Order: sequence, then structure tokens, then C-alpha cells
Amino acid sequence: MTATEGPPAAGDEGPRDTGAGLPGRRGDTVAAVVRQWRAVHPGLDTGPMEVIGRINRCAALLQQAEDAPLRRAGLSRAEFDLLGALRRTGHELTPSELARETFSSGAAVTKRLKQLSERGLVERRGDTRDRRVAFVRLTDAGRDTVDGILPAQLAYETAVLSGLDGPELGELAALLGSLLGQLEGRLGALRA
Amino acid sequence: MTATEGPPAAGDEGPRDTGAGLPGRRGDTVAAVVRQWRAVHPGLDTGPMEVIGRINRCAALLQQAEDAPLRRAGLSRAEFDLLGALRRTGHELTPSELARETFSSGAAVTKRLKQLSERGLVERRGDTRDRRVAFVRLTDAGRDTVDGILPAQLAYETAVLSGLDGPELGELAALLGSLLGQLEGRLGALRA
DNA sequence: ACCGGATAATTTACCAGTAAAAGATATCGT
DNA sequence: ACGATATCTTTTACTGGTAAATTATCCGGT
Repeated sequence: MTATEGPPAAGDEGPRDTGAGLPGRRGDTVAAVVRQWRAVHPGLDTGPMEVIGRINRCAALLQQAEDAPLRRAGLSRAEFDLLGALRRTGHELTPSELARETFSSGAAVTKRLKQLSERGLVERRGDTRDRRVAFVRLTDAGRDTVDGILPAQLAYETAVLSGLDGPELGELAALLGSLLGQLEGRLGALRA
Repeated sequence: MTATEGPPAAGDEGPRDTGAGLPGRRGDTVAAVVRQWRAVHPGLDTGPMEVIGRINRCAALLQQAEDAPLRRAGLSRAEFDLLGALRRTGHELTPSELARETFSSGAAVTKRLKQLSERGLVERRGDTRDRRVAFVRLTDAGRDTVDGILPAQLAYETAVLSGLDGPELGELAALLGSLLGQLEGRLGALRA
């Protein structure tokens, strides 16, 4: 087949679907998907798709990338989030507080705590006043684990973002912050 | 306890941890988390965290929001992605192509196809030339399902992004596109 | 003092996704 | 033509998450 830039000839065999998958020479996969949608439904306002699709796709790729340094330390991202919440707040947290901090369900926190305490990274202690609540704290090993991973994690993040220069990065952070502020302030309200 | 705005007094009971959870009056949850990290590890370069954390958090909130209209139609996001890939490409796809298009594993696609074909939304047909491959296509019901959901989905997306005005939206899309282009071009290479 | 209702954590049953292996078929080198 | 190798899909065994029910405890009103 020809290797020119034009659309594939009818009956052309070989890889089709430049929709998703590997991005074309110019434009990301989301742009290609949006193009496909517009071809099928010409009336569509695809503006929101371009933003939301890219956020989702960036998040997927970034998480995949960030998991690499964690896996080396034998932790999942969810486990690291939990340990990180304890580390950055600097004090004990109850399971429900941990659930709030890590945006996950109470049941998930219970499971993770069981594993993490079996591995000696966290300890639990019952409250004497209210015997329903438990307090969870990092062990020394847990704190060392977090502090050991964190620099590598941040270095990895820096590397992954190295394609954007300083001003772009700042602008992106600001715009995302604004969007996130809206979403966090509003979605609770819209869902209620 | 007092209801004033100041920092909680020592020994103060009640909700602590403005880290994550509900965002404070000003700033999103990510900003709060970053503040906590800086307090604990003052030397850290938190620039990347502010971008990556916000992307992840936005993605989580947006996905949660977008799932609402789908759930009403009895579809999961993953199922809709699969149907959507068939719809937007406009032709049959093999399971491996579907896996590439939806960024998921072949096994996951197999499972979803089983369910979707039981529900009469997709059909399979074996290739006569290469009997290893199967071709999957939308049924009329499947196409109608997608076309019925899509407008509601886009309207929902528009509503959710309504906090940003046009220029901001465009700028955000452009920056994300640039980042995504880098990630998609680069991560495959970095992981190899 | 005690009952009804709220709250904290856990347990249970289940579901979706994954990685690795299996099964079936095609292709290439000799 | 034949065997090794690659490719496409499905299956298997397992993991991690969730929703709903469960257990235990606290609190507020009468």
C-alpha cells in the first residue's frame, strides 16, 4: 500500500481506525475521536468532549506512569494514597477520615488497613471515649516508606511533565484549579 | 465551640483535616493537599503535583458526573465506550481493535461483548478468511441506544463545564491537547 | 433509665478488570 | 510441505472495589 498521507483507499487492508490507539503524527487521540464523532453526527457541539476526553485520557496515562515507582515499592496507588494522607496530615486519622481524604469508600479503607497493618506500615488504636472509632497512625516503617517513595514519585512526575515549559504548566494548573473548584463546589450540589 | 474563622484551638473537637474532603472557602482540595505536603516536607517541588493531582481529581469527578446519564440507560461507561467506538468508526471492528479503541484489555472486551450481545446491542460474525478473528457490529438497537444517549451526555458535559467561559475552555483544551500529545508520543517510548 | 435513631467500622456477597495460560488458526523460513 | 513462531480470542484464577447488611456504640428526648 502507499505510505502517503491521504485517506486509505477502499478495500485497503492493514490497520484502520486512526480513532484511538496510537496518535497520528499530528494531534492526540482525543482529537481523532472527536473528528470521527463529528463526521457521524455533524450537528454535535464537541467542545466539551475535547476538554473532558483529554482530562480523562491524561489521567489514565498519568496514573499508569505514576504507578511504576510505586509498584517497585510493592504498593498500589490506593495504598500509597492512604499512607500519604496519614503522612501529610501529620496525625492519627480514623477510618472514616481516611475514606474522606482518599475519596474512597469505608469498606475499601477497611480492607487496605488490614493489609497495611499486616505489613507493619500502620497501627490501630481504639479510642477510649468513643469505642466505635479507631485511630490509625503510621508506624516508623510506614513513615519511612512514604518518605522514601515521595522524592522518586515527584521526580517521575516532573519528568513526565517535562514536555511543557514553566508558564504553560502554571497556566494549566491555574485553569484546572479553577475547573476543579467549580466541580467540587457544584457537583455535590447538583447531585443532591 | 466557636464558629469563627480562625484556626482550630488546641484540643478543639469536631471536623479536622481540611486536606481533602470538602474544599475550603478558597482553593480546591488539591491546593489544600499540596499545602499539607509542603508543611511536612518544605524542600519539595510541588509544581507537578498541582497539575497531576488536579487532572486526576477532575477526571474522577467528571467520570462520576458523566456516569449518571449512562446509568439511566442501563450502561456502564466501559460499555458505552465500546458501543461508541463502533458507532463513531462507522464500521465493524474486531475485538482487538475494540480493545485498542477503548484502551482496555482484550479480556475485558470479550466480557463486555458477551453481555452486550446478550442484550442485543451488538452482533458478531466470524471472518471467513482468517478464522481467528471475529467482527463485531452494532445492531440497530445498539445504534439507537448510542444515538439516544449521546445528546444527553453532551448536554451534561456542557452543563458541567459551564463554570468556564469560552476562551478559558479553548485554552484548557489546547493545553491538555499539548500535554496529551506529549504523553501519548512519549510514554510508550519511556516504558519500552 | 431507656428506647429510637444516628453514627463508626466491619462483614458479606458480588462484579468488573487483569495477567497469564490455553486454544485455534495463520504465516514464515527452509 | 512442515514445523516453529506469531497472532487473535477466549478462558481461568485472582484481585480489588462496591453496595448493602451487620455489629457495636453513642446520644437525645421523654
